[in-house]
Amino acid sequence: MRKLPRQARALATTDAIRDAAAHVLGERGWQGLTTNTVAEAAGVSIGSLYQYFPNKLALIEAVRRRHFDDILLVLRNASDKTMPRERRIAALVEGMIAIHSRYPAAHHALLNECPRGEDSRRTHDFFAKEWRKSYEAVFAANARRAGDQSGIGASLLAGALAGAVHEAARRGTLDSPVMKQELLTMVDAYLARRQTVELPEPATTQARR
Amino acid sequence: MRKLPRQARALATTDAIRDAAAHVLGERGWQGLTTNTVAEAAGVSIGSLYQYFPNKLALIEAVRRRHFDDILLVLRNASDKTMPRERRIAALVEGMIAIHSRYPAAHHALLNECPRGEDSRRTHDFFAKEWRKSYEAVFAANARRAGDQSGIGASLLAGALAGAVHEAARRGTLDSPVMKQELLTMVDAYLARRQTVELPEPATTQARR
Amino acid sequence: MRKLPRQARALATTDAIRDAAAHVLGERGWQGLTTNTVAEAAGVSIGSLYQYFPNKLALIEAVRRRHFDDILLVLRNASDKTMPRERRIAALVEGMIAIHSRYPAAHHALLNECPRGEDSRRTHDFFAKEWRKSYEAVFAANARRAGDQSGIGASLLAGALAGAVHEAARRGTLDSPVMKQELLTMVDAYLARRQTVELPEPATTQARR
Amino acid sequence: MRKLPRQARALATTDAIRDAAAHVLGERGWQGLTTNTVAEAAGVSIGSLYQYFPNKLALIEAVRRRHFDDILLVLRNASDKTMPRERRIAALVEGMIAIHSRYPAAHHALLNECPRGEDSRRTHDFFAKEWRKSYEAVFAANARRAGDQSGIGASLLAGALAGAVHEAARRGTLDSPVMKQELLTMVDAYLARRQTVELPEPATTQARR
DNA sequence: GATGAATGAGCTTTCATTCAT
DNA sequence: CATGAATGAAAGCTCATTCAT
Repeated sequence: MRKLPRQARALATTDAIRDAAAHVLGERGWQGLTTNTVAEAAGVSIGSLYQYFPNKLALIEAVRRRHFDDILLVLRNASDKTMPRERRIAALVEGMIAIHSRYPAAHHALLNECPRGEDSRRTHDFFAKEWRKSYEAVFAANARRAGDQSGIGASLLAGALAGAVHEAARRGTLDSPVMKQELLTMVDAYLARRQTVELPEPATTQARR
Repeated sequence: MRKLPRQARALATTDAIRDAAAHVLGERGWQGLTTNTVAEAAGVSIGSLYQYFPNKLALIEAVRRRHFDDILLVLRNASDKTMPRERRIAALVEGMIAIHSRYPAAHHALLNECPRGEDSRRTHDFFAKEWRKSYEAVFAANARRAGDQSGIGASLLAGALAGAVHEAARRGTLDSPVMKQELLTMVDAYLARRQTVELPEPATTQARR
Repeated sequence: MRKLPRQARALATTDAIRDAAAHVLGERGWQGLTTNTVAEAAGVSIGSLYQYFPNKLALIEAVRRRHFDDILLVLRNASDKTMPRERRIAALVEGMIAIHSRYPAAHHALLNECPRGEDSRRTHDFFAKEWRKSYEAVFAANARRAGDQSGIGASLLAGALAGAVHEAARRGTLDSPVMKQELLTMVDAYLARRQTVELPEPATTQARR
Repeated sequence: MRKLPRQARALATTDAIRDAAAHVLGERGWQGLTTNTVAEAAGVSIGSLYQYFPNKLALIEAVRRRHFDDILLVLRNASDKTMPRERRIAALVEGMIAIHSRYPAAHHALLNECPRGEDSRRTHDFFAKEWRKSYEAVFAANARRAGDQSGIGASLLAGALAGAVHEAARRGTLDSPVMKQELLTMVDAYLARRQTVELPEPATTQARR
């Protein structure tokens, strides 16, 4: 951030800008997010926007941080050993559903469309590390089989859960109770497996060419 | 396609352009895919590109069609009842890994970043329908529990598998044998579950605000 | 107009752009009028041009409006019954000469070369109606023969006067006193005729083929 | 022309190309006339077109020559002293109407839109001279007043007639008998005037600004 | 602090023209 | 002679960013 807001008025301005950015991102995607659009949606001039955000990437960086915090909170709950296992898994699934219900498109755009600029790397890397650690904690707390040294189990869980939730958000079935049940089933089934599947003899299936 | 290639040399050109588009899409994403970049990567002039592809969208449309064909082929194998169940599941997982090993990031960008133009709707809608049907067939052929009238099980399977594979491609762990094992585990575990999980009493977990 | 100028400096910019457009149109015709040329001639950047004019057509639309206003003013004078007939006819001829002396070729290009965009239709249609009405008023006020229900007399007067003036502008003889005399003669002679000419028996003259 | 057609087949090709150019010019204007469009309309490849016409301008040059011939023929008739005066004037008006009835838009585009390239100057200049001489002959043969040393009378006649005819073509009233009558009236009235009009004392009419 | 006018690199796309086949 | 694939300069237009007011 180029300049720290010192007055309450300025703080309100930066909040308005960040909220407007999240809104525009959700409505129009990264393609349709232009600095002028955001400034207009926030009700400030483009000049004011640039007084607090040095460039376009810094804008979504602020949005990203908010989303990151939300996700980490959910993951923390999902590895909280003071709760029974089912409650933890439910917290994971329900938390993800809740987060993606708010600005479904914005969240999706944030993770999939928006480029990650050089100068915003640190923040992102920090979160990525936290995210990974949290997912590993979730895996460790809930899986019924041996450790996951490579982190592959955690990453699979993260990818599968995110993928299923995003797909559901796309189809508009995210708030269906059946979907919630199936998500719970999938997460629980994967984590509950004591042994991994035996790989059948190499099948000669392959993609074209 | 604006003009059909009639000479061998023109066919080579269109192929080179489509491959270059897939490559650039994978390397730089939709943002970084410019028509000039693609032309340069294909080793042809921008004019040649526009002789066969009416616009930027048509470019990725061609890439999309290729990926779609690949995926449908895999899904067809995965619901082929002449093979034993393990072989089918292995075909699904291995096929997906193979497809995403080629231009890992390209496939992800294709589905998540690229806008879908008016005129490319038909192709995409056709595929979306086929895709859904195929996944439903896969679910029906391999799940050990009752039917999936709403299609939610199939969509969850599709989303979870794609999400996990994409995440692995991002982390570069897609060709790890452990990853393949875990994918098999996840898919098999989800499909093998006879009953769905009981939802614990409403937990009061929620995202901020 | 895409954006209304709010500061004095912006108003000067839009004026400069419109004048430059008229100038370039006169010098190079519609073919040679490029947005960059106009911006350069106006001494502003291409971006500034597009801040006030949404596209190339809007540019000449602004020029057109100015010319239209000028012409309507002249026509109004030419049907002002408080002046004697000679004065009215002189007003018509002198007014047309004055208008076409400013950007001689621009006016011609405006009416003959420039395409008329969808969104500029309304303005043009409005003017076309006014123009027709005004010419009919001029004809009614100055012709020495019966009414012109079909409007053909008025349209002939309009076409002939414009044609002669444009041709003179092209040859550079528009400011010659003889030209003014001849224009007065032509207009007066046509309007003064009490009866129309008898058509001789069908001559068998024809163009080739 | 780059290469002279030596075989009958090649002559047919050049004719087809020129006719196609005239047709496209009439249908789509100079803007819409592209070399590929013309080649396609003529049913030949773009390569063949360029074998006979060195560039785009040479294409319309050929069309222009045809139109020029038509016009000169009409003007020649209009100054043919073996016919009575009314017949000559009728020949002028009827001939002009006939020419402009054929490809009205093409003719208009030819004279007003198409740029005159450096290398096509000679042909055009030759015609312009002939055209002027012919109009002067028409004026001399039909005007009832003293000579027109400056050529201004002839040029006014040319401009006024062309302007009125073009305006009529635009309005679609070119084939109306009333229009023919009015054209005859206008031409005859102008040429019949023995003395020019007296200019009233300078009126203070002026265009805006 | 706030404004919005001004900037210009860079994008997508067209089309006159060349040349290998 | 005929073909059409290939070329690339140049056009219209966008939008992140700066800076005078």
